[in-house]
Amino acid sequence: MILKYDEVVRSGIAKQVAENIRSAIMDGRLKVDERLPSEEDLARSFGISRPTVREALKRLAAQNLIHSKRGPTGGNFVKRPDPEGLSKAITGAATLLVGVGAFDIEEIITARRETETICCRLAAERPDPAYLALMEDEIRVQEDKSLSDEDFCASDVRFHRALVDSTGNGPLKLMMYTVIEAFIPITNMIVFRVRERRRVASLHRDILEGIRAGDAARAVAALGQLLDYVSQSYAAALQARENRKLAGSPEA
Amino acid sequence: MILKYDEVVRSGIAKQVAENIRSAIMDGRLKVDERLPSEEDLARSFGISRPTVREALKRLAAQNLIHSKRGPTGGNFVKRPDPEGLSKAITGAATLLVGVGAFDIEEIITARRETETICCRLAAERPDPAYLALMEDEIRVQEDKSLSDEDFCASDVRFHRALVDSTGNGPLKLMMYTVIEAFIPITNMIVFRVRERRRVASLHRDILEGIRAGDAARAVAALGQLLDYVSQSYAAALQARENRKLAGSPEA
DNA sequence: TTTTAAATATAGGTCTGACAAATATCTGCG
DNA sequence: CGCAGATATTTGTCAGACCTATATTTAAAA
Repeated sequence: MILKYDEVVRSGIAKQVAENIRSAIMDGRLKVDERLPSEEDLARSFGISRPTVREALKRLAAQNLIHSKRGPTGGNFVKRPDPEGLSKAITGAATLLVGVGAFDIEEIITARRETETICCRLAAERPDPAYLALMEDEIRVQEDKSLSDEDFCASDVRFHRALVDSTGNGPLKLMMYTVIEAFIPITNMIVFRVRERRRVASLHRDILEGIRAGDAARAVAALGQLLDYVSQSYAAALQARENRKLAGSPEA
Repeated sequence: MILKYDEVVRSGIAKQVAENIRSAIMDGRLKVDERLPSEEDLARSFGISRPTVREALKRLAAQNLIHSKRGPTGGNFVKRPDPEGLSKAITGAATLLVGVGAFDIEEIITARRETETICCRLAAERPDPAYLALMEDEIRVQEDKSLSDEDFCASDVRFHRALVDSTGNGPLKLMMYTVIEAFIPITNMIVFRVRERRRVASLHRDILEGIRAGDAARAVAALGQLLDYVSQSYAAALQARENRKLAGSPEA
């Protein structure tokens, strides 16, 4: 008997059942791809109703821990953890955090500077033609003057994603998804109005060529310039807003 | 009417409702702390049953997007996103990934080296007495010879967490939780058998004193030595296993 | 004999309707 | 005026039923 019913207080049963199963997965009592007992069996063995069991299972499904399949060979199965799904989840949550103003923009820029510097260095150590080509493609996209602001930002994100991927370091990539999917868009959102695309694209090219040449210092320097420019743009945007405020209510 | 019923195909209704509400939260149509319609109202307006609505809501609750309260003033409320909850979620998922062997240990050590180096540098720029004291405490704990292996590892994690927190950079802290809660434990798990505690504690002290003195180079150097040591210990552990294998089946 | 099509059994997906439990608010009595 | 109890609202749980997808088995047809 893998799952046990541990004397539950009379509130949040579904939550507790979910936690019970979750811990079974986490400490390996339930292995990847293993099938859980059917919902009815679970209900019986926990002494609760099937809808309640289902609520618990849905919680786990929402956390990407299990997935379900119908039919005779169906059931609820322990899902193989995948970095892709995790990064999606992180992205969404981090985006919300950013959206609610949990972080200062300057703070975000600092984090970008430090972490992307790492990526440049690692990428330059062992340049991978495949990712170099990806970055090249995006730079070309960014040089297209007819591009919408939205598409330009999207290409910017893809460029930096390629940069991160080219490090070939799985754990680092996992961490960097937050930067790529949440922090880069927010910095773009704020500064893209005042930003000169040619400048950005040209700095992207400097980064690329630095990496291609195995010249980490050059890539890092270009990245530094890029983020300096972003930071200045942000300061300028703040200043402009301040000026509008002063001009808007001088006679008050 | 905030939530609309968008012509749904006949499968995965709960999932789609969850996605509908989720997007309403993500793009701000539902604000933080705002109350959702009662479950019955939701069921009516989506044209589905209440249990199905509840499954959807549970999915969202599992993602920390909403929380519920009973009673007349109760209901389901949009939850304020908190870094704490997010880091918990990341931690769990990353731990699973590590557990399933998704990452190479050397890769993890590299990621630790690069990212924790950042933390040392930022921490040394503006040393914060509060966090210095925390690190000092943990080093003292680690010098206690009667400590269990488990407690030593736990203290190790707390030391590195204090190091990260002392950078004062919110976005960076968010990213580093993965390292702290998932990567550090796994590296510890693998090498703690061959590891000399005195050596580790002493390197921790070097890091601390480097930061205290505002001497980033010294802290970074000590961190490097620490991770070199971890890496060597890992190699030694691998070698030992290899030897056992050879000794175990020589006549085969 | 092989292939195809229909029946069947299994397990998740959804619905209806009900009661339990928590809790803010209202009501009436001291 | 203050407090205890009734009340209403909303989530939490339950029971049992039916629908739907799908693998397997069985039977018919080529």
